[in-house]
Amino acid sequence: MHKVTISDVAHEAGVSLQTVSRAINNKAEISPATRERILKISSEMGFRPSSLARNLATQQTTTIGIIVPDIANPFFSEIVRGAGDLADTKSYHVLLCNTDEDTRHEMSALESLLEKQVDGVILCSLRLEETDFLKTLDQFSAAVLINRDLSSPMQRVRTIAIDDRRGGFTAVNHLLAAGHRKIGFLVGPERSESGANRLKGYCDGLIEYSVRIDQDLVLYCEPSIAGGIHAANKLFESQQDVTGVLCFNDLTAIGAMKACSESGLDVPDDIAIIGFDDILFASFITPALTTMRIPTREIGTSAMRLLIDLMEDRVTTDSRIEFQMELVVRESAP
Amino acid sequence: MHKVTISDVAHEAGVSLQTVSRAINNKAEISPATRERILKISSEMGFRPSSLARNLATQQTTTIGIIVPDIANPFFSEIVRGAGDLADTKSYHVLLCNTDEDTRHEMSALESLLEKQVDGVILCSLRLEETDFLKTLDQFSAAVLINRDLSSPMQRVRTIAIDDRRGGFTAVNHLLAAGHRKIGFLVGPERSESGANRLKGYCDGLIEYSVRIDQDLVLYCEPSIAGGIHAANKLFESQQDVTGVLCFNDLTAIGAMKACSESGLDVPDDIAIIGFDDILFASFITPALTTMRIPTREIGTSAMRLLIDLMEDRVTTDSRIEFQMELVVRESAP
DNA sequence: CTGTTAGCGCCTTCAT
DNA sequence: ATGAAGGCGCTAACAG
Repeated sequence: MHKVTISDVAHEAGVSLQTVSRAINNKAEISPATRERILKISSEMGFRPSSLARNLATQQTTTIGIIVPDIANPFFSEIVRGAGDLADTKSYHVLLCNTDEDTRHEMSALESLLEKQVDGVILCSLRLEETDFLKTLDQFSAAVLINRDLSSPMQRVRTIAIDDRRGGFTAVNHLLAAGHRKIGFLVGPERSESGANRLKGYCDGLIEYSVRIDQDLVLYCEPSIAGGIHAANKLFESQQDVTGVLCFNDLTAIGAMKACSESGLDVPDDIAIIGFDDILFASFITPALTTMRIPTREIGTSAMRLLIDLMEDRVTTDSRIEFQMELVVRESAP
Repeated sequence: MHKVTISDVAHEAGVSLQTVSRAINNKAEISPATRERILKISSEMGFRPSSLARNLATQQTTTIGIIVPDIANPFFSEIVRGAGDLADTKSYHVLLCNTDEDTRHEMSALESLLEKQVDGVILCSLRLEETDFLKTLDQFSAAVLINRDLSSPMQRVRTIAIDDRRGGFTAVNHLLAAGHRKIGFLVGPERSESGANRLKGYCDGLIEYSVRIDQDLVLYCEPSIAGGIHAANKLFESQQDVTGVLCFNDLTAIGAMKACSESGLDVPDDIAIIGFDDILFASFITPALTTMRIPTREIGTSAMRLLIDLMEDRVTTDSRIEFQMELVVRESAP
């Protein structure tokens, strides 16, 4: 069974290639009668236009690349879902890449998306140094960064930011107001901009309460449950009078709570814990997790909307979009 | 800045198009010296071969389509992660589609993947009727179904199955052995084959214990937390002496537990609850969820491995692969 | 080992 | 409103 092409249809319909092309692309310069006839014939023949050929001719792929550290992390799967939903409604396709926060993976993902000639990319929590990815990024016709700012603006690149500094401030403030003074921070991966900015907010809060900033209370960690367990244990070993801990994300917070229970520490009586993200499960774990809610799905749809606007030259704004977090008080830090 | 093509490189190097093509594709018929020279020149010029053109010429895309109901569901995001990891190591790309279990979405996703000429597809928990998707499926050069059997074997299609019937049996057996006799089952979406098979296992178990099968104890539900809440409430309304509930997945189980707590029912003292999947969070919620573990990530990698074997004509087995579930006893059904 | 000649399947531009 | 020619960027098949 030979695949049916546009010329097969043309032959069958007794018209030229062109006319068929016009019919299937809803072009104006064609009589309704012949269009109907051709459409009928082509569907009878099971004709399916090849995107490949079309993309090569038009130099457009209607495909968006999305690069995330880990799709199994609910934070990113929500973003990808949001982005995917909007892509669907606009008839774009999504090419997904996981990087595990490995900068070499990030780089090779970028290059293969470039070769695939995607119309645009969405990059989540990129860890690459700016000098390392700028030249590559510049070759895309449009890009949106989530959780990552550029030192200087670029033509067709925009950022979806989260106000991490303020979020960090709000979180630590909640603990400070409750009387905590020795507050640890499992601040996430070293190269995370979110982590760095939340740390600034954390410092802002401490300063406001005239609490001395102690570097030993701040630990890097992997953004996973295992990472949380590990870092929390290290924290508790060296700092025995910590009464509150901020965690890079909810997974880390779950890990920290696990470390607490393994060390016989009660949450929240001995240690108060606050996460970031508010993943679906935050309210179902015990104690229910107090956390900074981030509107992940909305961020995903916004990113995709912004990207498509960029691609289609409809950029309404030249500034970055910034989302705010919202403190959700539950049991782990009442 | 005009994009540099293979002929630009050829011109610059003073060789033919072909020679450049050979160099970049590591073909044998070329002298090491000229290969090196061409490679050097092409990288200096920033040449990046166009996948589009290459794919059109070779009729291969090194791209796999994956269709899932919802990437934000941890069950599927784990599968996609597993599949993506293997795809990476084999230099394949992944095109992702969400369907929300909507059969029209499923169909349009299939068709657009066909137009994109992906080399293969992985279909998770497809809800389409077999008669509706068979003809389309047949047009792919390879496909792997997860959670879905075919009534008759197809050339280049394989199934990754989970032994749902046995899983359902094991689950209900755990409750029966603990003395429960009135056991509800929130059995998932109507068109779910997994649900249907688990139901069979549930019946097997009841029969073995000579317990009458009561249709009123079996309710369809959406595979989400909200779906679990809704269905559990309906169940509790009509059947007040239920002491155990099997739930389609862990999300549904979490919903059912929420319904319990809202109705003042204690889990597990008043009602024992068992889920399916063992998502990452099952052990962290309270009470910790007893559930049937499904090796999701492994299923993802197996699916991708099988698919690539199919595509590359290396099918070692012509039979379906079946995974077993494993009962993980925690607090919700001790 | 290297070059030439044909496509891959479609779209764009210009005629008619 | 329709058709013919040329090209998108690359690879396959054959020559030399």
